[in-house]
Amino acid sequence: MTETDVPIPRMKAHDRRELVIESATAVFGDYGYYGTTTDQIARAAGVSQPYVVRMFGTKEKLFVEVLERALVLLLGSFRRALANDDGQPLQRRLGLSYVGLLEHRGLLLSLMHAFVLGSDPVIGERARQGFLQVYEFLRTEAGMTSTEAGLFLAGGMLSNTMIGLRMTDMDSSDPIAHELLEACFPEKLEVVVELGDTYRPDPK
Amino acid sequence: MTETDVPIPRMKAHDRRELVIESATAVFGDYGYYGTTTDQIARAAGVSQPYVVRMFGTKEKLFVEVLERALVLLLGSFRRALANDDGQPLQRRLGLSYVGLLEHRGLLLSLMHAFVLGSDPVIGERARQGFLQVYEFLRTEAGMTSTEAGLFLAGGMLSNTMIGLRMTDMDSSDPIAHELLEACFPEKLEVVVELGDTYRPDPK
DNA sequence: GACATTAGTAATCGTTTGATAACCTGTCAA
DNA sequence: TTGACAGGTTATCAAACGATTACTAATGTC
Repeated sequence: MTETDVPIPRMKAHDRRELVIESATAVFGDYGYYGTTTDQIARAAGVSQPYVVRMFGTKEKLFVEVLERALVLLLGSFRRALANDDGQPLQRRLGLSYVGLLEHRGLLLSLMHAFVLGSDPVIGERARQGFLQVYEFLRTEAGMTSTEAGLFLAGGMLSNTMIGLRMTDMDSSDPIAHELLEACFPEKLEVVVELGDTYRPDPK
Repeated sequence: MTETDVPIPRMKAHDRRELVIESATAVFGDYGYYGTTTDQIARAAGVSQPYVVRMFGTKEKLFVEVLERALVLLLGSFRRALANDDGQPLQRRLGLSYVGLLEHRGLLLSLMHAFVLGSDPVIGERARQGFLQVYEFLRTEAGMTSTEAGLFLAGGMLSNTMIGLRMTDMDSSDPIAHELLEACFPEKLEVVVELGDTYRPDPK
């Protein structure tokens, strides 16, 4: 009966909020906006479901927050890669910067989910705006032509699709899948597969 | 009180089934697997909700059916474009064939939704398989190199993203958006915008 | 014209889900 | 020491959703 009353850990609201947004990003990345429940997010963050809802008002506001943070991180990462000129061509620097974002679990996938929800009045509007922001970065800040930017974005969308499909799971077993992945991630496949492994453990 | 009892129209089961699959494709394309309700599909097809469910067993089975039909139509369209050599380069023929699929409302978007649901044991598995099928077509039947196939698929995924974002809605108002769309659909923008108009009326 | 089959609907049910309300409890300043 | 605020929780709810059951009305056939 010696109730060793271990003190319940408490975080500052700001830190907890960050943690919830990160957890939400991961879960939204797996199941999308509609497929994710606030309870899943709460359990991933180690808090109660009502707390998650109250923290952001609604599930939709939380998703928009996730979307906005993802765009900030993406553009920040690109700007750093742009400034940090190590002699390699720009396309490659940005490309590596992009796959580096896989470390933020669910970030690129949450973006991708948002990108196919254009008919939603709130999420769709923000997603369009975000995509245009990225395009404008490539055109003005990175100095790409519209064709170059288009090719770069196309590669990004294909990457997202491969990640979304969990195609890296088939990399070792299926030779066709392996070849496809080689074509999708020229010179960076090892990185992607390794980072992709982080994605494994997530029981619904 | 002369009840002009107009006979309620009835369809053959097969035709009704096709109609429901088409309606489901459209709605799934807008809201994704989780975001779509069987009742939305039922109303779109003009039948009752229980009928939709009983026809396919479960919502998941209906989605898989939609996914499989989409892949059949996609590959069929590609094969026709491949066989029908009008002198234009293959990439362009396949590209036009691809945007032609926009006439099937929701088809490409349902595929896209499936492609980003790779963590789902049923849908994900079928989606991976389907994507590989397309890649294999490009490599073996269409005779592309892995690099060519990768570039082609990348363009396709970018197209899907533009459609999913409803970026064509901003085409006329935002000059940046217009430039982006020009870069995404070289020489086929008019077609896309026109077909995109079909996508307008869909109150939730 | 009976009658079986086919093409549906109406009613309803158990869960799940996002959200609300009410309460609890460390922490810290005065 | 007290009291107030910050950081949570438990209990609960109404609505929405997928699914099941039982029923009904057209259609084709002998």
